[in-house]
Amino acid sequence: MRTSLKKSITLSDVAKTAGVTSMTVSRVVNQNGYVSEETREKVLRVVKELNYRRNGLARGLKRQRTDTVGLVLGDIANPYSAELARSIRDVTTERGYNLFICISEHSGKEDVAAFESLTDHQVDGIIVATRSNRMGDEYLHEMIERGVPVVCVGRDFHDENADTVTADALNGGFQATQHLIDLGHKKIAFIGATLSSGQNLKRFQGYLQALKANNLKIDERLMTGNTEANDDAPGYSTEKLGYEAMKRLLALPNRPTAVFARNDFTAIGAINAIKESGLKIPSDISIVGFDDIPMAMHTYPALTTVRQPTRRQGTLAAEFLLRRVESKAPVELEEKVLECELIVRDSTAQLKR
Amino acid sequence: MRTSLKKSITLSDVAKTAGVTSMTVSRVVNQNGYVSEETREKVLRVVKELNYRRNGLARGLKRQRTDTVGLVLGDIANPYSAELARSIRDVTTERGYNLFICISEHSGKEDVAAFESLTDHQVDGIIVATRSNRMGDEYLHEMIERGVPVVCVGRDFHDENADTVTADALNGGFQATQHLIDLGHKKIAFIGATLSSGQNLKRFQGYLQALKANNLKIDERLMTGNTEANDDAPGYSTEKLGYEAMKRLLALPNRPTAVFARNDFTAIGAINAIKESGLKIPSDISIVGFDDIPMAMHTYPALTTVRQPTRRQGTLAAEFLLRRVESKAPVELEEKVLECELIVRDSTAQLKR
DNA sequence: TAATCTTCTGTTATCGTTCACATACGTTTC
DNA sequence: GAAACGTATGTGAACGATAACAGAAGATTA
Repeated sequence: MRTSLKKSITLSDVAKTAGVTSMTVSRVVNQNGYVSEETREKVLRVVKELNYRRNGLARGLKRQRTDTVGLVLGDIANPYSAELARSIRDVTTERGYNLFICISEHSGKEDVAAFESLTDHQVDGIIVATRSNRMGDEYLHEMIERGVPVVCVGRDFHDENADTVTADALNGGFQATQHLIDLGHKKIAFIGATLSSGQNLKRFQGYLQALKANNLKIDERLMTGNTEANDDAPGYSTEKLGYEAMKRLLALPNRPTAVFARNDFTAIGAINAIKESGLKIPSDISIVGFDDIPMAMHTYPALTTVRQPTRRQGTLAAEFLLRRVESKAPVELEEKVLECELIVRDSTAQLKR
Repeated sequence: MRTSLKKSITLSDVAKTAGVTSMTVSRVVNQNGYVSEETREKVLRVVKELNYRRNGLARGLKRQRTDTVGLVLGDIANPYSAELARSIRDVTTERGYNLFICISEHSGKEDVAAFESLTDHQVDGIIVATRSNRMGDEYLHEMIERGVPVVCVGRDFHDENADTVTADALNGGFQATQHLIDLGHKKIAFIGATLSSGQNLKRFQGYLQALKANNLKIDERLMTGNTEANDDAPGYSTEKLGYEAMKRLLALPNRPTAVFARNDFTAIGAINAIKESGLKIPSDISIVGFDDIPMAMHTYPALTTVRQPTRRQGTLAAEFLLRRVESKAPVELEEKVLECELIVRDSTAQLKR
């Protein structure tokens, strides 16, 4: 038996059955305005009996708000995305908003599709955590121009009416490299350099700056770049990249004594390559990752890495967004950059001399 | 300068400016009905000029459908969820539907909240991929009763009006264990037994059945259970569980020669414990995982595991859902069980004698 | 030539809810 | 005892879009 084609119960269905007007039922359901205890009970009984559910479309249309915000994620498989989504949801839930997530993993076209489907549904605001790209960014500016509250997270973007929250990846990269330098390392490789802009580039720049600040030689052979794997590849897929890059680095006549990998997945791949070669971590080679994914503390040896304050990024972004959503007046621009933290575990050690 | 409080442009704003009625504009925007080329161009010009966007709420309200489906995910950090979401999205996108994702990671209460926010917004149907639980299931039945098309994926649930798609985890567990038995192993441990029902239990049951079918002794000391970590913990967190369980198994006077882990994360944890103990994989100990997460092929040694056809589950679920959404007539129940596939890599080998 | 069809546009009502206002009665206050 | 207030309900319009129908002009057919 199929029930799907039942017409749905409306406020006035309930009203009719309860012998009141729909306005009264509305008041009961939304718990505002005056309703006598007697009427309230009667209405609630009928609501239950008919299994009434309010129609959010009609409600949203009339109220001109939906109490819903959207989140657009690139790379849903990344633990970073997962934690970001969770932390955002915690805030939105607490403040009485629903959170709808859309994925856009490949192209600006998908970004636009996600933005459109969310604005179509009149979400009250949107948090954007995709990789930045021309087409998506253009549409973002348009949306903002149209008045949609927008906050960007962990992503390059600038608009005088959109807040941003990012981690200081440059300084994070600097810290990681400085840590290796402090341990006496001089031949420090970088795995996963990328030509495109964005957060990954910043990590690499931090590495370069640290080398320069310490007057170390910058050796291009020690920097493995982004060749076949494109930059949009999901995080975990870079493990293979790390494995292969490390193989190449180990084959160098003058192999590095330390490695800084663009992210933990890459680092894990590198660790596997090192183990396979018979070298020991950290006594023969030190390695540092980036992101502090949950697995980082469980690798063997436990991975030294740079933690970006993901949860804080999420909660801040959500708060910035809701501030815009709820404000009647113009809102001042927020562009928050959060500090990264070096987490020293067992994969790095003093250089043997 | 803040633009958010601009009132938004409606159909009739466009109509007024273009000197036609809103009906004509609607026809242009939706590309249906007759409109002269001249009028169409004029309207499109005004649409662009005013930056008009249609209001999906009003549209959905009138049309009684939103061309949107919802997906409720438990454990967003799990690669399985990511791939499921992607495959579902591929289908919905191609068929002209938007996909909104909600997360419900902890409780039945969160399930219900997710269901409510989706039905509130009048999605045309919902795909459910959370862990089953009493409260959530009850509400699901209610929703289905109310006529909301529902499909469940990878999850225990039965309702004569909701399709289900699952992988045959029992047979998967059986295959994994049989593989180890075929390699000559007799002392086969299981890591991550769980008392609660669900897919994880099935894997364990498959293990037990394979032992029985081969007349092997069932040794409870070789089955590490679900003690501190609760069953709702996200997938990756079980790596620690695997590490600790393996430590315990290695300390047994008569240690196992093979291990079947409830999932790949657990297996990776176990691998780390084994390596740490100085034993070699697979020559000293064979290990099999479950899920074939992307990282499984990158571990060292590459992990033998059981692959569930995640992508197929997603596309089937989406197709089943849209079939229900688009059908005017009653729909026959589908309860699809897909076969798992054993992926033999390098972490399993013939028992040394 | 009349009847029919095709093309184009407009009119009206409606989707389900809530806002703003109106009404009515009882209670307080000075 | 009249003005003011609190409580309880109802009325009508509106949110922005579209389905259904209607009308008018030109093209085609019988």
